[in-house]
Amino acid sequence: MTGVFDALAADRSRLERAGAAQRVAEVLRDHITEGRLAPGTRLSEEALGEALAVSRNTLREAFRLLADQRLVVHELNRGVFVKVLNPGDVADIYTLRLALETAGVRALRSAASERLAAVRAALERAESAEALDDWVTVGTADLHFHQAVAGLAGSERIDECMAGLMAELRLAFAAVPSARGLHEPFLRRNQVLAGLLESGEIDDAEVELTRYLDDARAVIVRAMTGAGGQ
Amino acid sequence: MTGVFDALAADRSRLERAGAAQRVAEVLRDHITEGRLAPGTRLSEEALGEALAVSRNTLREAFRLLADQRLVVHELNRGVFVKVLNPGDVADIYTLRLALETAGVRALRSAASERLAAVRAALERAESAEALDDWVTVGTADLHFHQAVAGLAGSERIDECMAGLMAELRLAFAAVPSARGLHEPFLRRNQVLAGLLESGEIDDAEVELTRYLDDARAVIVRAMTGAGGQ
DNA sequence: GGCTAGGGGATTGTGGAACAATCCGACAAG
DNA sequence: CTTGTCGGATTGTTCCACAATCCCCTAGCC
Repeated sequence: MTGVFDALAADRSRLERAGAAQRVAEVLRDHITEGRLAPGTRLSEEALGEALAVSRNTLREAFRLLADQRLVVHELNRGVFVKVLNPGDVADIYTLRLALETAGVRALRSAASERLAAVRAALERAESAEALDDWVTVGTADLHFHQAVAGLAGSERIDECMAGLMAELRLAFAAVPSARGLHEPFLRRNQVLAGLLESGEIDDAEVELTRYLDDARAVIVRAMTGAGGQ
Repeated sequence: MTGVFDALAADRSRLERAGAAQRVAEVLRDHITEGRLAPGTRLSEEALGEALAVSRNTLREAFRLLADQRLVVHELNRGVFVKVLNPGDVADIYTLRLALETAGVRALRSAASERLAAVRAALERAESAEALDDWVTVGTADLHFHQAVAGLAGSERIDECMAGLMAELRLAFAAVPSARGLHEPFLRRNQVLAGLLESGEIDDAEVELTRYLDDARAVIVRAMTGAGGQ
């Protein structure tokens, strides 16, 4: 049944052209996660439709996609708004993050070797960005690092779930003034975590991961309530 | 800040009137999870729009909602189809289930008491349905039981994630001929698990849960490949 | 003065029709 | 048997119309 075309079949996803709704959703997602659309902004169907040159129907389909990624909230008869994260949301996100990343750590022994390589690769991207003082890129690499940790579980659904969580977290990052103060303290701890994983110390890695996420949550919540928190 | 209206606020979701798209999605979801729409069925926009008396616009919005719950798959220019679960999907679902339910067990000490009560309540619903030989209801209660276990974590996102997973699992259940053979062996193990939780034996509960899910996955995969496997 | 009630304007929710884009199956040609 | 091509059918997208709903503002009342 399976033949020499398996390598091609793996790239099948790249072949699927994106519909207009999907492309619109991607554009909006980028604008939101990069902070160009402030949380709370109302996304008017008419204004956006004109700006992006798509019809209201298509735009509404894009809104559905974004709503399921939790980047916007849809209020009946009022419209869609860029999601406003409150400290409770951040705590909730970190609860789920802990569950998913822990699952990755625990699956370490049965994980494919390239999965572990992805963890190291993300860490190195973060380090080289740090050398260039590019703290936004450090933040991106940090998210990729943790996605790779969860990815050790080798589950499509976990990967997708983490990707959504990370996009949502960017909303919180955008609200924090100093990207450096947010990421620098955790870079070294990423290195520690990667080391524990590569030497197979699962239990220690799990303990470190738990503390790590607890601390990170506290930092973000403090930054949110300190600055523009409601 | 919080006052005497908390109980009312909890019912807020029931108050939000549902748009037509949402109602259509619910109808379709019920038909799919109860097996009345066989996996692989193509959902024609024209035929369904006429049957449900809604426009194509509304129907397409409903399809987006279902696609994000993974109950249907949307293929560009080909339409939407009722999801066909393969054994790989089932394994993937159980990987994520293990992560979420484990998170619930581990949060047992800090869980609100009503969360643990929900676990017991679901178990009792399963037992009374068993006494009536109503194995479909037993299956529903079984899903609720495990949702309640994950719910111990007290995370909105985990709850929502589990709810989606359970709906997807029903697709697999629908493909298994004997509901009794599927659920009966696991009823007693649910009782064991609930006992461990109520007596606070977290580590033992986690071990039992891991074995439980591993066995359940194996049973379903065997049933799928044995009967109507692709 | 502050609160309630109601009206006007704007926006969303839904339906419907039209056309373009795409896919699939059938048939023909090599 | 494979490859090219055509035609029907379905989806993708746009545009328009109208009802439903919400928000703000004003008027009136206590």
